[in-house]
Amino acid sequence: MTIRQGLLALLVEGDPRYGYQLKSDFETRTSSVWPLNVGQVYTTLARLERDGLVAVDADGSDGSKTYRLTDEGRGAVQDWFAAPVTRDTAPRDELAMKVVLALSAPAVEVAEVIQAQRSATLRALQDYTALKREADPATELAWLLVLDAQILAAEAEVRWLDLCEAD
Amino acid sequence: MTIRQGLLALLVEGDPRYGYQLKSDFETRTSSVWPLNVGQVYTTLARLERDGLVAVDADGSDGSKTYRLTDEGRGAVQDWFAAPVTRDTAPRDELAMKVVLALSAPAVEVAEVIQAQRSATLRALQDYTALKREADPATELAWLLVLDAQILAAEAEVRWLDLCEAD
DNA sequence: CGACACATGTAACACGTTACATGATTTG
DNA sequence: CAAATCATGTAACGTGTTACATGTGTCG
Repeated sequence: MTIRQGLLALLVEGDPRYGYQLKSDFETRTSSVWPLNVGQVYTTLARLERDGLVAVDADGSDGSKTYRLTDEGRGAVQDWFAAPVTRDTAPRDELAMKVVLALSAPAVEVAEVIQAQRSATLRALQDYTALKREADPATELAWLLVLDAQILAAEAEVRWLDLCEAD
Repeated sequence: MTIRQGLLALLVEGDPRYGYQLKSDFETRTSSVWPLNVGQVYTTLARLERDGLVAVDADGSDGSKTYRLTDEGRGAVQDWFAAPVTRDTAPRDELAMKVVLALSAPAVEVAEVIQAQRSATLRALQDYTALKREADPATELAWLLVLDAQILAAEAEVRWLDLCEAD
């Protein structure tokens, strides 16, 4: 996912917003999993405007502006949501590449790489489960889902590491 | 994982190689999961040289060159292999972000997003398992591991989608 | 000869990221 | 008044990616 798509997804809700508001919204929605430098919002918005996906309304005498989706932008959001995330789209699996490269690198102990990774992943797993216990199911649905995604991914990772070690 | 790190990992094997060879090796090792434009190899190698991690030896009268690791480069590889992949390092979970954003976007049917994703993931899962059946366990260990990683990740994804739908 | 693999590169552009600069408004 | 928050941006740099240009060697 790009910042681009994230901002478009926020803007599809309708009401035009300031760049600054988009920044806070972004972090709220993604449960602060994706910290964002405000500057990035503005550069990204500028690129979106350049590409005709958002339009800007000069708002006040103070130089504040509001951004809204164009029709084309609306289409882009729909397209993005309609298209599933595929392995082609997604970045390559960093861990898999790493282990596979370690396999053929003589100066590297694969077993150590795997062990270090397992420790780190298990620790992360504990952190996530702790966070999940503390979370409020009523108000923080999104946050819980994000946590679940991380947990399931981490579990799959551990299982894969086991497989690797078996060879 | 970056191309940078991939190339360094290849070079740690010892023998200096041409940029062109590194390209083929890279694809071989990663089981062609990561297709690479040759040009990228050269730009990346130039950056690595700039940073003092690789050194170049002019090789022939024809302009061919070989690249080898410097001591600093060797250190960088060791560091990379020693450091586990963390959620901070890794790119954000695209699917999770997407679904979470869809949850609060009125113009978007979350159920449809989830369903489209599940279909795509299940299809990918079938493809991977088919590939796994066809693979030769004796000669293609790396390829099998890559496949397993994809399979486990895909399974985790489906499980997560189930969780999402339950809410 | 023509196609293909080998071999090296550049130019242009995209996005992500950090650091920096600037000012208005609100609030303790 | 001072500090925090709101608000907008630019500059500089890093990597990834595609397309293009160029030339040698080999094999059918």
